[in-house]
Formats: sequence, structure tokens, C-alpha cells
Amino acid sequence: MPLVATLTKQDSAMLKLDKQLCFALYSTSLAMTRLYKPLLDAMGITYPQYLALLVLWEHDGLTVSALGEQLFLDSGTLTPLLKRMETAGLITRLRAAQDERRVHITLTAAGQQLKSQAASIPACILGAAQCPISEVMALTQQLQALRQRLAT
Amino acid sequence: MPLVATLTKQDSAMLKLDKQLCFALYSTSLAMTRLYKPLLDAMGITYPQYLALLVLWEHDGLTVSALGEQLFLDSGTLTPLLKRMETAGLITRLRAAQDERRVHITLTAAGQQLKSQAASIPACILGAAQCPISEVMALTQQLQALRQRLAT
DNA sequence: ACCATTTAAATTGCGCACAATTAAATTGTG
DNA sequence: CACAATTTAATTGTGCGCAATTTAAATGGT
Repeated sequence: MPLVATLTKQDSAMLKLDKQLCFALYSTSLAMTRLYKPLLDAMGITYPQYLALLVLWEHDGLTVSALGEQLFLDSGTLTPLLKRMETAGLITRLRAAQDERRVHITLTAAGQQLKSQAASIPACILGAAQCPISEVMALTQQLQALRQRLAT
Repeated sequence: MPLVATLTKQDSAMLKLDKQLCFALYSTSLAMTRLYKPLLDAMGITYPQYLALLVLWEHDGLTVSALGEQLFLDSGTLTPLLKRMETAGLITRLRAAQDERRVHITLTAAGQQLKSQAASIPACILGAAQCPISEVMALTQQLQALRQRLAT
């Protein structure tokens, strides 16, 4: 009698890697990051740094925690990432005078200029995805809805 | 004249974080991992280690590279991960006698027994996802198809 | 005004991902 | 057979994610 005899066939079927949404998410997300890598290497940034820039290009001057809310990341991840971006000359980190706990992140001229360099990236990625924009948008919305349910 | 004047409205719209499939993938994948964490903590394993176990529960004795093909990961990631799993007593790493370049990964009794402990996980996650199984299956297949296109 | 509580960011430590390199074993070719 | 090319893991170094803790500043109740 094998040790796994306590598992029903249904349980075993559920534990197959290819059936799992979690792995489809995980492996597809990593595949997407790999696709971005050469494009971002040319800009001298990493993928999470690119995400931070996407936020800052929309809303400059956010605090670390406000940035973290947009990205679903905490200061443990963001603080060192932002320090590297500061060293690279893309942003400045400045404590607020009114409330010295808060650190505001502001784009430098170099950080702002990267936006025009990034303008060609979405089309480039869409091309690699090889599927109609309508499908990409639908998938994006499904994932956002799922994320919403998972995070509660 | 601002520096971003070279960007069309369409370019700027494409660079909005919320519109991006890549971020939906990234943030949803991380949200999923966070959901697994307490369940896996109770088993003493991490999420990537869980994925490795999913493969080994189906096909025991795979080489490092065969495991890597299933998981879309390389030896730089797997070697240290597998060493930790070996230290934890879940697997053994054994070089093949016929071809000493190859290292076969085999489940220990403890590694096999974890499967029954994991049997309740998929249902638990499905509950948190709060959506019908049909939708989860459809999303999984869409992501697998996307991954296929991105990886080529 | 005092002090406990709360909040914001930074720090520490661990485990991935991944590029690049290295080491060792095997295979292919003349 | 010799030896270059290939294959397989392991190693090295960088940058995340994240839990847990720490530090410092602001807030709130008395």
C-alpha cells in the first residue's frame, strides 16, 4: 500500500502542474519579464524599476508608501530599489518638511526623458504576444479582477 | 515645451500601469504566491519548492534539466533550491552512473508524504479565487497559450 | 505637557530568478 | 585515438520580494 493511497484520483488530478492556474500565472509572468529584459537593458533599468517609472510618469512626487500601494509592494522591496534608481540618476528621494517620516520620490530630467525611450515598448511587447489587442485587454481585466479577489 | 512632448497621446495611454498586461500578470502572480504562503509555511516549503514537488509527484527521478524544462527554470535557480530541499530531507540528489554530468532528483519518503498534506491546497486556493472552476480553467489555458507565444 | 500608540521608512536575513562563467563529463569528427 | 565541440550542473554576483524588526516622527488621550 503506497503512502499516497490516501489521495483520491480527484486530489491527484488537481495537483498536476499543467492544470494549475498558479503555475500558469507564475511561468507566464516570468516569460513576460524575460521578454522585457533586452528592451529594459538598453535603458539601463530592471523590470520592477520600469514598473515604478510607469507610476511616476503618471504621478510624480508620490511617497514611498503611495508608490507601494500602486505596485502592491512594501518598503522592504522599494527602499533598496529606489536607492539604486537614485544612484542611477533617475529619481530623487526627499523627506517631506511637514512630515519627516514621508519620503517623496521625484523624477529627475533623466528619469522623465526615459519615458520617450519607453514609448515603443508596449507595441513591441504586443507584437511578441501575437494576439489581438481586444484579447490582451480582456485578459488584463480578468487578471485584475482575480488579483482583487485574491488580495482580500 | 515639456520633454515628453515627443510622446503621442496614444503612446502615453499605452504606458499607463493599469492598462498593462505585464503588470496584471506580475501583480496577480505575486498575489497568488502570497495566498499560498501560509499554507506552504505549514508544510515547511516555499512556493517554488512546491512547484518542484508538483513535478516530482508526477515524475520522480527527473534530472535537474528535465525538471527545469517543466518549470521553465535553469540550474542557477534550481541547484540551490534543490540543495535546500535535500537539506530539508525532501529529496535526494544523485549523479547518474552512466552519465555523471546528470543529477537525478528523487523524492524521499518525507517528500512523498507531503503530497497527501498538499491535497487540500488546490481546493483552498480555488475557494479564495471565488470564481467558477470553468473560468479558472479557461484562464489557465489562455495563460498557457500566451506563455507559449512569449517564449518563442 | 506627557507618554503610549500609530505611522512611515529603513534595515536585516532568506530564498528565489537569471546572466555569465566555470568545471567536468560525454559526444562527434577526422 | 586525439581533441574540439557540446552538454550538464554548479558557481558567482546582482536585484528583487517579503517577513520581521528597528528607528524615528507624528498623533491622540489624559
